[in-house]
Amino acid sequence: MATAPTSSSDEEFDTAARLRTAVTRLHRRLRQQSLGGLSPGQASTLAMIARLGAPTLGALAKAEQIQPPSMTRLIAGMEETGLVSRAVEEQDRRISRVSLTTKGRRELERVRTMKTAYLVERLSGLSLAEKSKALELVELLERIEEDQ
Amino acid sequence: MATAPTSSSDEEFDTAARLRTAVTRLHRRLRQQSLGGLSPGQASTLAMIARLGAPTLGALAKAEQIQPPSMTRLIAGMEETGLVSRAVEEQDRRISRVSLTTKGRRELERVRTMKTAYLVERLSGLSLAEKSKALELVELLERIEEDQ
DNA sequence: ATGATTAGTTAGCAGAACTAACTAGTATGG
DNA sequence: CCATACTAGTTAGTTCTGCTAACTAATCAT
Repeated sequence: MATAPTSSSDEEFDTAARLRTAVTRLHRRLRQQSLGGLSPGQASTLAMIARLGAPTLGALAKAEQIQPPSMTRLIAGMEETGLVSRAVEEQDRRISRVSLTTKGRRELERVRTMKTAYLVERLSGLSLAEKSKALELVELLERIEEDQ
Repeated sequence: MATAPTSSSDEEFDTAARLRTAVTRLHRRLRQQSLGGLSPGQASTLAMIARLGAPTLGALAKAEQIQPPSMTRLIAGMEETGLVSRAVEEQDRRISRVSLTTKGRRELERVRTMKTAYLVERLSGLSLAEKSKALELVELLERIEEDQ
């Protein structure tokens, strides 16, 4: 036979292919959900700043797993609409720290629910058994991505 | 107490938020994987055409869950590089059906493995117990998205 | 003080998705 | 049988996200 039936890796392949498709589609759908004027990137960044306090731009980029230039632009937009403010560090003036404005905090609160509304709705349609599986699913996805 | 401990929906919210982040990041990482000259959208469309035979552009858009204009452009690019060909339907000349060229079929074969290589690699890093669960979890993910 | 490193920015590219508005072809009701 | 409505697909323009390469400005280290 030309191709040995290495069933284990065949299954892995199949699972991988389906996972890929599923992730692509869910991502697309999530992008289309309304976040009340904030882009998905902005919403996610807002939450991350809240979590980190007053991170440097670089730290924020790393936390969000994007390159610094992408973060520069995101922050520029958010600064323009008054969601965040920047402060240059006294000790090292290359560094600028980002923090939420009052408006930013307000918007984060407002959007926090909307951001996950779609998924919460989908999840609540699941059975109890499935719900507990959902948590496992998320943990699996997180493990797949970690330590790159 | 100000906030009642509605543990069930709190958990749902938390799971939803994590799922959202995980999907966004995994999607980003998948996008960066090399597909040997094909964009992710092209690779995915190629596979869908193979599955459907000679679908109309609209049917293809629906199957891939994108809007017709997006499919028009995808197909335009693929036609230019000779991956697919279009044929106007005789009976109804508004309709054009898309099918794979020989080159398209060849590329699909070639890319099929690369497409999932990254995920296969990540999945093979899991324990046996985790692996057996992975398929179940992917099925759950698919269920979360279906019947919109 | 000069050279190397670090933080962030600017500029330019590309992909993926959308909506709105259009063309062209088909079907239909008066 | 023809004017109108509907359908399939295309064109045009926008938005968002992400990247790399090359730059400036600031700091550190020898």
